[in-house]
Amino acid sequence: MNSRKGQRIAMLSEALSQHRSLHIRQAAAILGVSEMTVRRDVSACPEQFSFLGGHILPFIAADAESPYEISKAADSHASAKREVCAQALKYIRPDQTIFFDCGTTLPYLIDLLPDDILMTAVCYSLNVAERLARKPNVRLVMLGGLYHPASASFSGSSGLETLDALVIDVAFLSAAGVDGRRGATCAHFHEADIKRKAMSQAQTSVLLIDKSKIGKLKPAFFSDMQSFDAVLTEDGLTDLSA
Amino acid sequence: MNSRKGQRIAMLSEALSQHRSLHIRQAAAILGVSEMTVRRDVSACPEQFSFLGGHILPFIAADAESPYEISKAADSHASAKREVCAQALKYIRPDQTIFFDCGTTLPYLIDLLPDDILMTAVCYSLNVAERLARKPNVRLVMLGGLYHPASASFSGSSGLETLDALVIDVAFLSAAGVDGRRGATCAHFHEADIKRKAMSQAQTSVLLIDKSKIGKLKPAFFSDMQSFDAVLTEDGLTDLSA
DNA sequence: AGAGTTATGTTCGAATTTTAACAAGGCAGC
DNA sequence: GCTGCCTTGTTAAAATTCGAACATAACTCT
Repeated sequence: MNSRKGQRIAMLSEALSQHRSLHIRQAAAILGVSEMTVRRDVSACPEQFSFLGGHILPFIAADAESPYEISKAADSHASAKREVCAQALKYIRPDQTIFFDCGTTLPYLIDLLPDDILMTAVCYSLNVAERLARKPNVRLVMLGGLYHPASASFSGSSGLETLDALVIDVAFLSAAGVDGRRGATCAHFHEADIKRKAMSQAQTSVLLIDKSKIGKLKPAFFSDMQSFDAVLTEDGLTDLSA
Repeated sequence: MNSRKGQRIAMLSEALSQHRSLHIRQAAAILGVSEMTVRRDVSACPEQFSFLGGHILPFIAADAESPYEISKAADSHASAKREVCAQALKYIRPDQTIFFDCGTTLPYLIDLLPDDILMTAVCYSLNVAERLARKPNVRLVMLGGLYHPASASFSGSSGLETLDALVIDVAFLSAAGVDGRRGATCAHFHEADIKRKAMSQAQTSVLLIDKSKIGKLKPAFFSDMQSFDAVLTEDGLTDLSA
């Protein structure tokens, strides 16, 4: 593969992490090449992109966490995720500052919280924020930035700087892949930045995963397994430190 | 709406919760109607589905409406606000950076935008962000911070600093009170901070109000009337500079 | 430099999607 | 039953996308 071609595909990936779809015409304009070249680029990586009537869509892996797939993923792992979150409840005490990671797992935890729970919540995902905003006694701090539809989350230096000024009692993390040797990984690098910073600011870091994540590897590494104070799965406390 | 039509739309929702997309032909076969009818059904609920080259895509399932949304539904000035926003459309050109204020007016403007509009949107309100996030070609920048339920908005220095780094083409502002002599005011001081900074970064500042706001005064002042490049009400362009 | 290979652009026709217009069918109210 | 209104189906034309074929440009290797 050409290096130019590689660059273009990377640019496409980047653009598609910010948009749910991109028309070939726009892509051609952005990349400064002809539409035909865009077609060829996209066709060259069917595992990354798909065509739909002149629009380029990011390909969603079966287990990827994307707005499109949330309902399906929720169906298959919903009960597991609820069990995991039920265990997480005992790490929370009144009036603490809690960090909520993005993904499809954490919303279950929020739903399990008492409606009038008192806490300061920190998050960087739109759908997590919406849920937290409904709790009347939650003081919500949101890390803003550039929006990424794939995870409904935000990225940017302002969010990282906001974290610098926060003392977090408990950070609840999620991961798209967990491996005993290689550690915890996620799909996007901007998520990894936030996760790392949140863990460094937290007294206690708790990883919440369903077992389908074990043994998987995703591109963005964010922590080795030893750094978590607890790793919860639907089977309870788990030790994956190889 | 027909009851048959309602059933078909429900069946479409069901089918699309398990697949990322559905071709019109398949949908027609499943529903036992013609492709044209499927087209008409889908076009009838643009907030639930979208077309992409012969395929039907689901939108993210919208969760229950937040308290703030509910109050919006009971908004007595809805039609006036829609009219104001219809006029605001002509200030927008493709590929610009647009600032959206918080409040109950701006959501109408977003609903009036074409689904595939290309822009960079800047906002600091949860319900505005939620709406903007559904537009596939909008690059969304969110100013985070501490959440204020009264206006579903965020406050904090990180948002103001993010604005420092932005060049805004058009800023659409709202106000809770507008007075020819005293200028534009709003209910909360943190909103005023953001509004002022957004206006200072914007090439063009447009104030969107319904006439019920005229003559009212609220605690937080944010701009005199001369500083707006346009003031739109349901009666059109208005000059309130006393 | 020259030949061979690969990458990119252009063009064109086939296939597909979109849209509008009109016809047919169903249903409520009189 | 008839009328008027709404829904659905059919058709045809317009616009768009797809994919192949060929031409040109760029790059690699000797």
